[in-house]
Amino acid sequence: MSDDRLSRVFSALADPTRRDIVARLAAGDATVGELAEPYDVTVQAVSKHIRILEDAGLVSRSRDAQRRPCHLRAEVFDLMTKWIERYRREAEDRFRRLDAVLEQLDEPPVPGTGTGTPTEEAAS
Amino acid sequence: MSDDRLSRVFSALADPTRRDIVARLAAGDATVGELAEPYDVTVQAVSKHIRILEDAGLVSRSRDAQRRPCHLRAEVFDLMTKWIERYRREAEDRFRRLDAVLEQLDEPPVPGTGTGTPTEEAAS
DNA sequence: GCGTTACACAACCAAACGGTTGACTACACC
DNA sequence: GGTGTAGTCAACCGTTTGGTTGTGTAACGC
Repeated sequence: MSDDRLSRVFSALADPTRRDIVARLAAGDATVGELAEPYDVTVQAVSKHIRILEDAGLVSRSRDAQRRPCHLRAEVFDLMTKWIERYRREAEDRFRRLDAVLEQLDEPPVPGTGTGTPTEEAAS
Repeated sequence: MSDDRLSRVFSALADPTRRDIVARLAAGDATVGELAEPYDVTVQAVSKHIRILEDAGLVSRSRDAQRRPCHLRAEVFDLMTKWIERYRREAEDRFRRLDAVLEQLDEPPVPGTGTGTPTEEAAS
């Protein structure tokens, strides 16, 4: 894993336990102990997971006596959504263009329309 | 990493080289050799990366003689977008509700309105 | 002050990851 | 059939990951 922001975010969400933690934090803030309760791993392991989410910028922790309430920072999702949408759109546009070309190829060239676009050129 | 679909997709995109490959495939199909060319790693390493993208359902490979052209399957992005949007929306809704509560707290209780919501109750 | 609670830090371990080299398969071209 | 090209498979290696246990520490309740 590289240490750039996007890599950290994707990598953080690649683990189902961490995705579950994010899902639960979306419903409301929670302490480390509360978050650890449903899983049959140690609190330390969950603490590590939270640290990774924190490093990725997905979670922030505050202080309340000896408790460390965790809070979801949903803004970071934008980073992913932007990346995903960019390439999805690009790929879909390309797909549409390809479709158009295939349609062009399907239609026999109409003589005398003066488009100057013979089939061979479209296929190149 | 678990082997469920979403984990595989996030995990596949956690690597910058693989994200780059996806970005390039968004611009058009390419062979393994073409994809490997810009990086200073072996073709085998890139072949492995493509395999991981394929396992995640992000890429499909066809056959053209001894070449194996790679094609981006942008549909899988939906899986991620849905997951992300769901919890983003949940978190934002919660944030809005919290905002409303804080506004309630800011406003001094108007006597005689009959709302029956003293400040202490809202703070509990 | 003393025990308890809620966590973090450090060291360790097995498994997975990203990379390598070397050998192999599949096809095209002469 | 022999050679070159495109790519995969297999074994290996160092590093990272997700987990453990054990210890340390800050704050509360008595």
